[in-house]
Amino acid sequence: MASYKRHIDPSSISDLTIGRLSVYLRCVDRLIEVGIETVSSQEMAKRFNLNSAQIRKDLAYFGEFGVRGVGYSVRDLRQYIVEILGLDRERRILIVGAGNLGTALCHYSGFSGDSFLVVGVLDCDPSRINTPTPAGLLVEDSARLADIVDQRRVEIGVITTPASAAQRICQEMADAGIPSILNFAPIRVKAPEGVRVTSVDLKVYLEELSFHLTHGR
Amino acid sequence: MASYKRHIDPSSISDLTIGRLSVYLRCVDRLIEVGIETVSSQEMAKRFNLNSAQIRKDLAYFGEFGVRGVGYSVRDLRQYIVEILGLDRERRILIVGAGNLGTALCHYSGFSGDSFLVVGVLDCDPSRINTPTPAGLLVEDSARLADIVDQRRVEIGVITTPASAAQRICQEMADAGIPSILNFAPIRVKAPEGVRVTSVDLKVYLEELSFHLTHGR
DNA sequence: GTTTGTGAAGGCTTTCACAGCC
DNA sequence: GGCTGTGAAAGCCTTCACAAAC
Repeated sequence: MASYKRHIDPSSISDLTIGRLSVYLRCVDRLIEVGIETVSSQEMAKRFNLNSAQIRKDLAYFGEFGVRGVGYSVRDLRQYIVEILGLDRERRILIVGAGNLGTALCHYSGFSGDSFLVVGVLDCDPSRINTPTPAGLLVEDSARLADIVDQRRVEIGVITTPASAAQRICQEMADAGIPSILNFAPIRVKAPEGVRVTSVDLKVYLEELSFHLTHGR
Repeated sequence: MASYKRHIDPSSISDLTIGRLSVYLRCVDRLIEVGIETVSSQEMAKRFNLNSAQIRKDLAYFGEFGVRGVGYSVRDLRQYIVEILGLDRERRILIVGAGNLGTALCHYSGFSGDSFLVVGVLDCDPSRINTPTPAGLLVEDSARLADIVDQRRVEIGVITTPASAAQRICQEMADAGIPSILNFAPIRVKAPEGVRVTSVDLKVYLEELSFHLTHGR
């Protein structure tokens, strides 16, 4: 198995492409489960409701992974995507905000699987500090944020606080040296230059569905 | 306050615009909190890290809400967006999959606020059925899905099962007459014609951050 | 025969920039 | 003076369609 193009300009690749690589990884995992060893872009598209040209184009940004007339080796493809996304090493996550969503994410398989590990859950509410989350991780005081980030080598900060605290926590995370933040608070936060923030507002999806329910289809 | 354009072709409006209306609603709520009564697109853009032309264009699809030389009335704008998104009535939600994420969403404020109400949480695991979720809703048997959808007039189905069950539950929801589905399972599901499915894979966001951590910025 | 990788075309979205209005 | 609403331009993304490879 050849290696993928290692010297990509990441800014030349759209986040839409990156997001789809994640989706392809899920698809490939499914194919491995059912024992398929080789797959064409067309078959993958049909099976998972995707577009075959898009699959080929997305993959081709990173190398020539397929064999013309044949398709892609499922196992190799998985390995390429894992390397491209940087999932071949562990990323340490710190969650701030020990409410429903925060504690759920601690144990959500996606957040504590092969490539990601939740190394702490913080809150500023004294009634929550030192209480265990369902899987036994103790909630710690968010005043210790900078310390913990440093000691536990946190690379990804997750904000699950109320909207009112989110901007402050974002700033504290940035100041502590966290380079990547995933924000679930329903507010647009600004981060300093060089810190990447992705916001996910779950209510947006409900409200989108509500729009379509209201206006017919 | 005049009414908004009521006879929009919803298919002419992009989901990106709809998603941003949700975001604008959050922003407007913040402005109301801090007592601001009138806002220009420019001020809103600066405050919340948005683009002023885009705000104007998004809103203009639905009517002329602003006053030239002045800006938008914050309170009126809120009401317009609420009506456009159909948030002036209650939408009843059924969650299937009583794991970490499913039980967290029951009590997540976004999912049980003014416009949305979780009316049931189902699972097929006997050890979970009849146990209470943190806020006291009893988990029910997913075999009763069709009944419950009908009796409780469910409009939105939320899938928080493992990937392996998601496609089956999606089909059962569609068969039971649910018109809108929000899928959190890490798998692409297909729904029958006429049923809208939005998929949210939380791991995609982590993997996107991992890509950027790996390839620098 | 089949399927990839890819330039070109088409379509969609954002941004610009200004006429029109306050 | 200021700001909205909006055509036009620019930019971005997806899809098409086919030469190259097997």
